[in-house]
Amino acid sequence: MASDKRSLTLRDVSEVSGVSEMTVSRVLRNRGDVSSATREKVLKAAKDLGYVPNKIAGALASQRVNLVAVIIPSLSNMVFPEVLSGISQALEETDLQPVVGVSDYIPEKEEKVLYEMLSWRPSGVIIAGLEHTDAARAMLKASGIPVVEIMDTDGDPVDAMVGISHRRAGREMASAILDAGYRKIAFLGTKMPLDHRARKRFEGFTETLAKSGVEVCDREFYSGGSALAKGREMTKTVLDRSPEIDFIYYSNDMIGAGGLLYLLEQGIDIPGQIGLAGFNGVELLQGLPRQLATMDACRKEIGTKAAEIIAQRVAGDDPDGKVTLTPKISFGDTLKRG
Amino acid sequence: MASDKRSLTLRDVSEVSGVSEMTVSRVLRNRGDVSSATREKVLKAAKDLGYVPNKIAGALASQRVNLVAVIIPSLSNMVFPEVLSGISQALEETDLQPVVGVSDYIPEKEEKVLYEMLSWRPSGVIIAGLEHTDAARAMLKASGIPVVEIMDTDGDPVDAMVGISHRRAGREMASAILDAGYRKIAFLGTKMPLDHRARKRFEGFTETLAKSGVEVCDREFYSGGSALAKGREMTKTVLDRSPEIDFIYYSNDMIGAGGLLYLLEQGIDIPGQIGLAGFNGVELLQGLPRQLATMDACRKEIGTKAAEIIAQRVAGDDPDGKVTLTPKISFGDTLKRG
DNA sequence: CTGAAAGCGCTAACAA
DNA sequence: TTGTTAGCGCTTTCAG
Repeated sequence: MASDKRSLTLRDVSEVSGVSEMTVSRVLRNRGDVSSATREKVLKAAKDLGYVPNKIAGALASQRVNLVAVIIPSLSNMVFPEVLSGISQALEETDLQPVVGVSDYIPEKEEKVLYEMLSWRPSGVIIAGLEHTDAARAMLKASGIPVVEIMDTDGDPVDAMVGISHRRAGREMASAILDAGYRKIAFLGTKMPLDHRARKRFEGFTETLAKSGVEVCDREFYSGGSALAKGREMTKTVLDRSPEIDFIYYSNDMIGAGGLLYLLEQGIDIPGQIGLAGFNGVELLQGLPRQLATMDACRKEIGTKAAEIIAQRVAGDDPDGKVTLTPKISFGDTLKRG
Repeated sequence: MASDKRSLTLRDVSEVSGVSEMTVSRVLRNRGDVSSATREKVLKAAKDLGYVPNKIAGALASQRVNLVAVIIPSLSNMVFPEVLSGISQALEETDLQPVVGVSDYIPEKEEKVLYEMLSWRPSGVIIAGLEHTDAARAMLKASGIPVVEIMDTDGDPVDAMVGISHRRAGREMASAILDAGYRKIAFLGTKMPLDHRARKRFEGFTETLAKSGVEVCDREFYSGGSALAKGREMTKTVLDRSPEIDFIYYSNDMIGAGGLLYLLEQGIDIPGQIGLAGFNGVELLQGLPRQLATMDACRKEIGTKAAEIIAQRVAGDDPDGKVTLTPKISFGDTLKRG
């Protein structure tokens, strides 16, 4: 009854069942032909003992690891868990399993996490963004395994990429806003050096405004804290400072939702007096009093597609490695139609 | 330049640096004394080659894996990423690393995920809840590694546990509500067979109400979908059905927030006409127009404490294995003070 | 301070 | 259908 410190091995199962280790291994992996008589014996012995295979030994021997490294900036952003669920779902049809690492938007940490994960010799890597340290890129290239960079397609991938063009997303939102007649436009977002995708949206956004001779008339940035509360605060700050504003473009839906709640409380006419738009298309918006205009980031689909590419490559296929999805604006009821 | 399919080994580094594999291994792990001359040589060779150690081989040889398996029901619940961040933070001071598995609130899936993770021979397990399949319990017991069950302390752990008493949380909220004079009390929550902690809160809640001769006068359950939108819908449903209601206890803050937004739109006096309370103390609440009464689930602290217990046990210590945290009600402004 | 030998627990490849 | 033989790439142990 006293539990040995050492865990059970194939040998234990072999001895109890009176079958060779090799055959036990076959049974446990459903490989090769085994008579159902021995199969029963082995299965019973394994179950009785409570044997759990040692994948470390198995992986070393077979040179195969059914793990896919997934590296994302954050888990608290809502966006990434959804990408993950797309990945998990797609991988469930294979024998691959996702393993998640978090970089906290810090390039050096990303590099470190990547190094750790590669040292477990996964079958593939899915990593958020196209911007990485030189060392990280080098590791990805040298790894010899399929790599899919996700979320963003404005740039050159190490290998494959699946995402949307954030620059284009910014441009399209700018066009829609201009078409609706807004001209005094403010931008509220995250501190951008951290977030390349928000930066690209902003760049696309200002670029299109500039073509119509419009400039962002105020802006405000935050980092950390409750996004909803920050959206509220920043909206107040900006409106106090620049009362002429007739539109606010938020870099994500959460701060947009905070702003929306604030403006509704103030009794401001939306989208007449002030229009609003966010980004991501988060589910949360469905519970708000008004539907915030936004653009879907195609999170789940990105996850699914990326996982499929990895699975196909692992299986020896060579699928199209550059996939750009094209989300449409949803106008909700905070952005007039042009 | 053509990358070999095979990845680099210690042997490659050994050959390039002209130092034995053993010494290379020592340098790369900072183990034992190595002259700084050879250390330099080795480090340079490893870097030039872009060598990434093979942890699979290392783990097999050393019988040591610096991974801690963390099994939680969901990533989209907000609550769990926060627990995770507590775990990561605490483990950062050690050489242990968390690896996350998700059970989707399904016992059989939990069992499967546990099995997969145990087959990688982690140094410890942190798992949400005290309810598991018999097989899962057996595996945990047989694993011979430290196991911490988290979130809930109403029950018997396999090994260690860190959490709060949800029954008590339900009782305390019931007392506060009764003290404030509310009597027509409704309960809105998740379909409970899935969620033992919500169930326990509900049980504690009704138990305390019963002692004062009060019964829940209406209830409504949901599963899936946007919690905020569900909270809104369910609140409407319940109020249409039972207009006499003077208090609604929500099983989580997100649906509570949805209900709050709905009631505010309806121009209902809160907390005069109707009082509200949720559970979890999520950050999101800070951005709402009114502060929802709630109770902190101590998420981060639970994560930290659980990780510390694992770390100490791995280090050979024997820390206190049962930790019950005691959250306090925050009344916000949706619950009158008794 | 450095190296050589012997496995860790499993699976590929081959033999019976 | 089953068994045998060699490692997988690293670390432990012991010898120099």
